[in-house]
Amino acid sequence: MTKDVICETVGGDGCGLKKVLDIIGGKWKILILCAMKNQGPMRYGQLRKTIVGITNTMLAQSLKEMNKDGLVQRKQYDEMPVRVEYSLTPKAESMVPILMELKEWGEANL
Amino acid sequence: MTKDVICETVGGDGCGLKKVLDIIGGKWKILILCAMKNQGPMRYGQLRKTIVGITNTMLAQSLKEMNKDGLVQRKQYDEMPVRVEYSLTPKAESMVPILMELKEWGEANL
DNA sequence: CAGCATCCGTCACGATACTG
DNA sequence: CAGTATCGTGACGGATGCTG
Repeated sequence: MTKDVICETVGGDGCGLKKVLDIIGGKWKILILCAMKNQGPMRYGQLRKTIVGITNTMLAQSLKEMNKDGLVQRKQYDEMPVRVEYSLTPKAESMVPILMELKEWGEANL
Repeated sequence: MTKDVICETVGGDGCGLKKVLDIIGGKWKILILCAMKNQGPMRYGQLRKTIVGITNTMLAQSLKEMNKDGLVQRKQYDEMPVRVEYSLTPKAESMVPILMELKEWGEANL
């Protein structure tokens, strides 16, 4: 008997919506998500070139947080020089369709 | 031939997803959305009591912006004392199901 | 009752330089 | 190449008091 509500406890931190907004919020995370969704696994420098305007600080920090949140997987190849590839986890992939809907809603309504 | 992408131009402001996140972003707007979705039209003071922790500044500011963005309708009754009721617009209502999906995703995955 | 004005603190974000 | 370290700034949010 699921009630037709978004947040049962308004203001509570248990709200799933707040959690989601927390992990994809901020200025850059959805852009990183977009980039990797479009282009598949990407290297650090590739991401920096693709996402116009992002700095080392923000890219590194965002990737680290998204990795911790289980959205991004980091794979390091100990070659010379070092190569690191970032890719979306299945969890992140499963969120993308919903974000697509939101995107389409935004384009239709804003 | 819609491509399976979220943002065509990564970093561009034209992205519908960014627009949506802009109008429901911040600390309080989704909570306001939640409150009104759950309880229907609400008065100012009612909102302030329901949304634990919100201040006059933030509530008034958020409502004004959401009204400008077409998410919230303001109806003023010139009684004594003044009574004002806020309600969700059809546009906002149409966004709610998508937010519900995100919420459920968050609860299942976070 | 339903707000607005003002002041202030904090933190996300940015710029720059440097390292394994 | 793939980051870290440090410092600076501005916008967002909070506290308080006042008004139609």
